[in-house]
Amino acid sequence: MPKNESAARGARTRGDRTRSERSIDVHDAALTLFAERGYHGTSMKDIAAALHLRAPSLYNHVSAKQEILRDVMVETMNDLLKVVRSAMAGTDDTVLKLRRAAEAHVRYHARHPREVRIGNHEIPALEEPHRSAITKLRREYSRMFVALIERGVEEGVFTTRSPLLSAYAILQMGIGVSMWYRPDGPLSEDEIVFHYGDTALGVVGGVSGRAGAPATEGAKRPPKRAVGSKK
Amino acid sequence: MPKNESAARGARTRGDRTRSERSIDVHDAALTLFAERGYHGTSMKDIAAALHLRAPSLYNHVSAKQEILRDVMVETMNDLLKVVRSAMAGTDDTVLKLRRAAEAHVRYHARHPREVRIGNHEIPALEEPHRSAITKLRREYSRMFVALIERGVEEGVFTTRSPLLSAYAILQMGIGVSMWYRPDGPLSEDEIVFHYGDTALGVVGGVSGRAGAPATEGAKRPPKRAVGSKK
DNA sequence: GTTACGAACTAACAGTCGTTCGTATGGCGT
DNA sequence: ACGCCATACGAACGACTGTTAGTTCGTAAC
Repeated sequence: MPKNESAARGARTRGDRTRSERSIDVHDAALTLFAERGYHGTSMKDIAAALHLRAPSLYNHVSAKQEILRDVMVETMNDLLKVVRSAMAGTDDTVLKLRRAAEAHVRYHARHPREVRIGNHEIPALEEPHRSAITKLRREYSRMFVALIERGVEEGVFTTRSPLLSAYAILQMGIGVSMWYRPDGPLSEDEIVFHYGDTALGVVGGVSGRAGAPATEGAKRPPKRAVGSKK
Repeated sequence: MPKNESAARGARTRGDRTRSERSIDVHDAALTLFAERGYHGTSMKDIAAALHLRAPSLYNHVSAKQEILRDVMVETMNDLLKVVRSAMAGTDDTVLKLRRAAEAHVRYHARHPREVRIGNHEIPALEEPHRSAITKLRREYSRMFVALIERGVEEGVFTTRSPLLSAYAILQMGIGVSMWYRPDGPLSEDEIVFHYGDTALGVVGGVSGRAGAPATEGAKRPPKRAVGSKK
């Protein structure tokens, strides 16, 4: 799961909030398979096989297949919300806020492709009441972008005639990254993040060309050349 | 299926290329269910129930579940390619070509949401060798946009430093439409198409603001007000 | 009125699904 | 050396999967 890359290893003292070490492995294997084949296209036998186990053994670590999906989707959505919110919190300038939000959004999709693919594709596979909870979180997330763009329009720094359409375009841009980005591909994570940070401002029709300094997170600005290799 | 909205009803003279009337119903019911719940999340019993039938009766009209998926995906991708190609063919101006291609792309996704949702989500559910064929068609499709943007950069009418990233952003924009657009929603198809036609030019960094006349297809240009209702 | 046929049905197939149960095993604390 | 306990296992569960076979029904053609 996205959170707790450093911690989350030891400490099983409280058996509820934290997951056991082996349970993390199960979730991780499921994450890969759900992302590749979909929830209904993956069997408990498949997940077990990835860990060199038999299906019944999984039930020593998780209580149900549906629980794995719920954990992944809820935690991912909360994590994404937190990350983008904190990226925006660093400044009061609306243009810069949008740039940083878009960058954080894109970076998250590049770093957690499995989680967001499941989040975007497996909503119908998630049973109630959790599906409604997820849908609400997703509306909250997109609403955050829409509101920010509306503010920019009122301030006169954005010129888009539909903040809603602009927000959706920016969000989709990031989702796309999770579908094709590979760390060993021709484009680096930073190149994509920077380019799409620029593009986001182009989508809302920023003043003239581009504006707003890049975020502090990530590497330094690349030199002003063409990005990535041609083939 | 997307093609033959006028024809395709009668004419069963050749039993191969054309589908029987009832077979079209089965494909249509499956189209809705596959789009809503996914291929593996839909059973033949579900499809039959939508037609007030029992599962075995479906085999009077289709030969297998997998065949339905194959038909949908192959025909949709070919149709999309054809539509966008012909939209681009009307002009030699690169800027206008991109605007028309983007508009056609978006319009298709607004008009055929079920087909393209399946096309984008169910690739892993499609068995070989058809999956490879689809993947090839999809590469051809995106390659078309990339090449067009590269040409614009060479001509100096686009300023993007990565035609690949710009193309993906534009394509994703359209895919997004298929996920949220509803004909009875606050935004009309034409409003979305026009706005995203503009946005596409913003993504590639067109000369200053916006350029290129809108496509001839669809309704007249709307007056220059804010688009859609606020809530 | 008989034949022919498309299309629907029930019954049944072999296989897989997620999950439960009872048991075996192996390492660790005492 | 003992027992504990987490963990893995095989067997089995009822439900469901896609699909086939055999049969019945209603209608149209002759």
